[in-house]
Amino acid sequence: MADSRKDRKGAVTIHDVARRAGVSPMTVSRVMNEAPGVKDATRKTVQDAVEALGYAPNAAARSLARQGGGRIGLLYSNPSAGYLSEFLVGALDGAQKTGALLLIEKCDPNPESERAAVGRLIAGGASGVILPPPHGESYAALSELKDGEVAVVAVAAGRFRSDASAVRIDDFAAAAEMTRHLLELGHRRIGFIKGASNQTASAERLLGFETEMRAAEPAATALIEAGEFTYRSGLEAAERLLSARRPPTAIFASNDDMAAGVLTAAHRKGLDVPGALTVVGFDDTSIATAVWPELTTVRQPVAEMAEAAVRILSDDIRGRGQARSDAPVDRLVTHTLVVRDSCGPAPTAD
Amino acid sequence: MADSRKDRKGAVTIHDVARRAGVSPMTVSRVMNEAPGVKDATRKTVQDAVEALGYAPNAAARSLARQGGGRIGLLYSNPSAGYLSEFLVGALDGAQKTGALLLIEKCDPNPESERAAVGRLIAGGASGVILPPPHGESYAALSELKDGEVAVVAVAAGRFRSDASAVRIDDFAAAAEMTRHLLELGHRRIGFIKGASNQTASAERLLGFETEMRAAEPAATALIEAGEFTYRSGLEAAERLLSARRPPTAIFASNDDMAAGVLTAAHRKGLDVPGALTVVGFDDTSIATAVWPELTTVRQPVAEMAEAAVRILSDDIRGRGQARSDAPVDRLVTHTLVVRDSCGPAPTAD
DNA sequence: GTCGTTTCTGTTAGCGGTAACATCAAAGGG
DNA sequence: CCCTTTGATGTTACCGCTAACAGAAACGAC
Repeated sequence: MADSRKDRKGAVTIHDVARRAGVSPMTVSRVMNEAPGVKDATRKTVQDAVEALGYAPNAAARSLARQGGGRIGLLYSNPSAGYLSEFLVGALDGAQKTGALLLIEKCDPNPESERAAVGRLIAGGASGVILPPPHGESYAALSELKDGEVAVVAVAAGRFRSDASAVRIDDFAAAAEMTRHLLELGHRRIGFIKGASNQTASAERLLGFETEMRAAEPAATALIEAGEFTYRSGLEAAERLLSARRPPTAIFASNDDMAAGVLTAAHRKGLDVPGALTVVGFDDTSIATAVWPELTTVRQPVAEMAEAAVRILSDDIRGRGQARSDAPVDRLVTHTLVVRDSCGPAPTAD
Repeated sequence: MADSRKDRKGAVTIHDVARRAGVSPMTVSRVMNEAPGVKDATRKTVQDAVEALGYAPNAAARSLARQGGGRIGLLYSNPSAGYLSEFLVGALDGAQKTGALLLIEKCDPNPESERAAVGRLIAGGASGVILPPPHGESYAALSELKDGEVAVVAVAAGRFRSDASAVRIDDFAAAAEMTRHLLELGHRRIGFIKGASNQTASAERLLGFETEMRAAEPAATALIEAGEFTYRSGLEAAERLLSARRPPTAIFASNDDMAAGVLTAAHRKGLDVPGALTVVGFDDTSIATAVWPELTTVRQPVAEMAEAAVRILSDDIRGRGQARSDAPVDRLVTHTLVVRDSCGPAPTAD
């Protein structure tokens, strides 16, 4: 019973593991970092010891020993509600696992502010920076970062660019998939609300929608309105759409905030959702389940993406010196169509 | 010319500062930590050097040297959208400054899950845990934590309890203030939507509202409905309120999500906000500005509160051993009434 | 003037890891 | 059979900072 006694300080160190496994701390370190040159048998022994003791490397010590081996900056402004929290959770998780230190810095979505924030990040010693939307496509941020010789990962940017790594979903395919879903429900007049024009993801989503609509059989009609990714722009676009002579039976908004706006517009008009109007969003942010009825939407694994971004940078930073990692990574992660209560079959009354 | 040479690694260390100030690193450390026993003149010299070099302590090293100077756990479930991100940002900031390590752990808002999550936190070596709402009032979490001899800070719990420190605003006063604002706008029939009954903050807010209403001059009528802090419950409560024979001219929802629901209900009824109905919320989460019109609400400095929570724990953990800190802290932070577009004078038509 | 005291400042050691090099055994090569 | 070569591990030193203690002035008091 006096076995797994680790009492007070939850501090299981690498030495404890080493002792139990009968190896040196260095070997344990190697195993933890998946370094090559450890015999399989030894690796196994160590892993067992790690598990038995519930060892988790001390991020602070690791970061210290690795010589600033990873200070990763994270620029954020005010992406649609709930996005950031999930993003942070993922990033934090990744940071913990890779032993990187996260520096987070807020900025407004304008070049001036971005430049300043990037400056602070660099001053803080960041050797890599993560750019969640919409900064991943900001020239100001990108160029400033390039000057600083800092590795960059853009998250959820619609298209891949050669000067930064990317973690994203296939916006085109996702939008197409959603459109197909609507078509399968029988909708033939479908409204689409575009996203902000400064993000390539908007264009990709529109393209996915249009492509699928054109391929629809029997033919379907697309009604396209502009939007800005905000609740209000969604509401207004929906009002335009719904006051048309022949309004759509379904509206596909390029993000959840706008879809929430559509919901409000529908309610205002006394339209039942999903009875009289189907509404779908994109992103699966928390507003998707905060509103009623809950939104059918496309889920981006935000946390996972953030974690991936941290990993990419962490690896890149560590690998520095050898193969000057000139080749940016383009990691595509899988999205999911989440069907909730806001969509239904097209009303039969034609 | 070989002067301010700090080149490549943006790494200004405590030694650099020490050299420039002509003192030992230890003295610099003391200055940075506001430790007593440093001559004013010396302190000044050091501070100048710090400024000149742009020195910022290395969090990793600090945390390491302080001996696990703090592994702080953070339990989160799914508080209303946007709350968590702001909270995390604050907590992260605090962690950075105090050199604490943040362990975050997700759970569902039920005893089972809370207990498990707390367990993981303790296993991870947390010596203090932060409980954002609604966990700050969960018996399961609190008792589990107590058994583990872990310091606890409950954030935004409505009332202070003797077994945990607290960081919160004065919900009573804030609600009273908001009510006064509505009264001053001339409203005399005011609807109030209560928050979830498992949080004492709900009761405090109600109390603040009622107290002020009773004191109103000329007399005012309060119409109170139950709510659950969710969008949907707000929408439903508002529908009950607005379909009354004599509906209120203003509705005060206990949080922003519910206020957003009220907005939808109003739109659905064709009521202009704020022309025909004034709607106000509470918390100033991101949904407050995502909807339209933007909500008048009470701002809680969430980030600041999270940072304070980290600080309290960090101090407590460091101070361990000497004065066994048996006395929990009760830190009240100041809220602000944020007036936006969703409120206006009472309609004159009586 | 000598000896506490008090007040400031410097030294030493070590937090938990890891880079870089040293070591040592087994494997080939001539 | 000796000498590389290779692969698997152990050693040493140090990352940047801070406890804990040691030392050095400054100041009275006797």
